[in-house]
Amino acid sequence: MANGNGNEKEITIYDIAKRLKISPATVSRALQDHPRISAKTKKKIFDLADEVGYRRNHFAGNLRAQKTQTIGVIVPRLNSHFMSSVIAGIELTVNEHGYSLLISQSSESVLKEADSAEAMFNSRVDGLMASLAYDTSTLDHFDKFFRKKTPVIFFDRVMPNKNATSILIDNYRAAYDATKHLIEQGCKKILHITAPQMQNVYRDRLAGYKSALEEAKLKFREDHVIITNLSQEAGYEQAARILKMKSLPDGIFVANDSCAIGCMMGLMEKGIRIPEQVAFVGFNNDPVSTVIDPKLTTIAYSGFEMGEVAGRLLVNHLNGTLPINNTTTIVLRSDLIVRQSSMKNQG
Amino acid sequence: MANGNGNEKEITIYDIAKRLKISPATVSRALQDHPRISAKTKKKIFDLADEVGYRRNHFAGNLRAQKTQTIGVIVPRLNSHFMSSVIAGIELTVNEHGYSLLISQSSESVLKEADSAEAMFNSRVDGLMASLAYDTSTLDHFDKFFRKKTPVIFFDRVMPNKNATSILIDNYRAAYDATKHLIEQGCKKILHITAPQMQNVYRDRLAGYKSALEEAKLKFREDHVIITNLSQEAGYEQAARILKMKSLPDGIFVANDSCAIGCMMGLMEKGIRIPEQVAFVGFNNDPVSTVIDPKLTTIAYSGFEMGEVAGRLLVNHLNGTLPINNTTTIVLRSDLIVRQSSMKNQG
DNA sequence: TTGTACGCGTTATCAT
DNA sequence: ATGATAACGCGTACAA
Repeated sequence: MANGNGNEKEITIYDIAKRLKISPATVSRALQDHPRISAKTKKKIFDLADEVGYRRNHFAGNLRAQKTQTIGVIVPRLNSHFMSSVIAGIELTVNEHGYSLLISQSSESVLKEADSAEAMFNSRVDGLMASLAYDTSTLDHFDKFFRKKTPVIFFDRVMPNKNATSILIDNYRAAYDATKHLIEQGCKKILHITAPQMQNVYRDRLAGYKSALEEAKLKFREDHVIITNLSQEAGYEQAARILKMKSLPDGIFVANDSCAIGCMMGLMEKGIRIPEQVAFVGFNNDPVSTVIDPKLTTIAYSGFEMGEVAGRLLVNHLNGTLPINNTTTIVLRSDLIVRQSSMKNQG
Repeated sequence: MANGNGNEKEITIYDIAKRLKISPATVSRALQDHPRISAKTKKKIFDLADEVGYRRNHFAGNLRAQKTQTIGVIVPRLNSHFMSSVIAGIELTVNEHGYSLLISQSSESVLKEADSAEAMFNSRVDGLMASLAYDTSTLDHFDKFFRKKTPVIFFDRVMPNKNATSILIDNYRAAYDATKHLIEQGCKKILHITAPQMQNVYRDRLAGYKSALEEAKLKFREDHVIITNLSQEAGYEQAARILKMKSLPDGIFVANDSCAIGCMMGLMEKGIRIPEQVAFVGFNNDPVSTVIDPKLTTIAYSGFEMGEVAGRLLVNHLNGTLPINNTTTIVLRSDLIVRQSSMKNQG
């Protein structure tokens, strides 16, 4: 008996038309504020629609229009401050233009990413935004979208390609600044903890790190680069490994804040003093970076802004304002935020 | 020219029917694995469907079925660890049953909550889940759903009602345990920092706090209860106010972790020693509770589990497995996790 | 300014 | 086991 179905019948434009003894077409046009409908007819229609609680059936409309008014978003994971911010930015922007969001996470796996892409394709999203998983090495699973000329936008973790616009920050520069800052604090042996080198963001950060070292005539060493999954736990575990090194590093540049914090905690538990013995710089300006003591120096960039930019861009593609084949790369700003964890001088 | 529309035409069951010289009805049935279609016809149909890249048009199907296969979720805010976990749990569960999620946040405002509810109603979600904003005091804005017999489930921040199932933890008990723990550590003057008392969770936590005090013959005082928005900043600001009290409290029970942490940081900056001078207990077991030094004692409960339970329940309502009028209240478990911030004895 | 009539893609009913 | 057809609700080209 009582299943999930409603009991009150839905009102359609036919019902309204019948009650007003006019045609459904007129009702449809009035509801869209079509110019060629007389003001009084419109008023009659709007009033009755209100009264009987008419609501448009998006499905019928979308079926007709061959559009879904839905945008797909695929992210590596939802539960980071950065990603929530991006999504908030996207949501705000696209909602203003009548789009809804279909969100899914790849959990850093290219397989799930492909699955999600497939699912989104099948739900016929009007556009797609994605930030790539650690192990994504080709964009083949997005080919369907490209072929169908469905606009796609990559953000943060991107990959060079002709088919989609990319939005990111200058990771090379940011990493260079971060490393240089450590050098200026007097660090001579600087480690870099990062993720597998599949993604631009981690490759560029490594490159920036190398470049700062070279500039300071510090020799780059492969065994100073540690590859992890950048989780807080991973950072904690690496601390143990670092403590076993013959000589301790005096600076560590970590490719994200939570991992940096895990590592700091691991070292501090064993009595290492930060920053006096080991100075730290992280990446992302996650809120926890101010909770840890000493507060973490980091690279700040706005996820919210990135989401807004991505949203606006996609909406413009969907509008027709921005031709779909007009793809480009957009670089947003990022800043080094200096906090105690890296200030050797004052401690 | 190049707008958002695809260029390859979509394949429909008509196309398949035509190419196979059979009727669309047969194709439709085969695709649904209808028993009365011969195995070889099915095979032919599946093969061709694969070959030409047929994909079902959900909109047409939904229009026909008068269902959307979509579930709405309204939360106060997305960017907390707890809420991300709940959503992850919901998503996982309902996706298995073919439902998508429409997510929106109220930003702790009943107005936006009502707007979101309206929007979800208009997108005809098959079911709704919500956790209420700070200032929500009636469920009037959900009446449309109740009247239409669309299943609704409230979680965590709920409100007694006959129309929807509620899922929550025993906040009274948890708060009682938290406060009692502080008392056992020797605290005599215990503050409670919480949110406006509109929501069950905060009322119950206050009640549990009172009850533990009474049991220990500690007098409850109105001015020991501080109402804030529970943000980290609010906690930080309250630290300043607390420092101005004639006599410092020796224990503080805060209704969430981020606020507790803000307050701890504010006090520690001014040289207060935690837990020796002031012991702390928070709520939620947010990851930051282990980053702060000393680590924060807190109440742990699983957002993921809550999401799973809510998802399963809603799916059952939609199945028809669980009658829609069969509403109830489900209480999940929570635990006190003791960490340094509250351990007066050992420090 | 308004009405007629058809199509969007699917599925359920009734027939064969 | 399969086919013909109506219906879901809306928007629009074409008429009037």
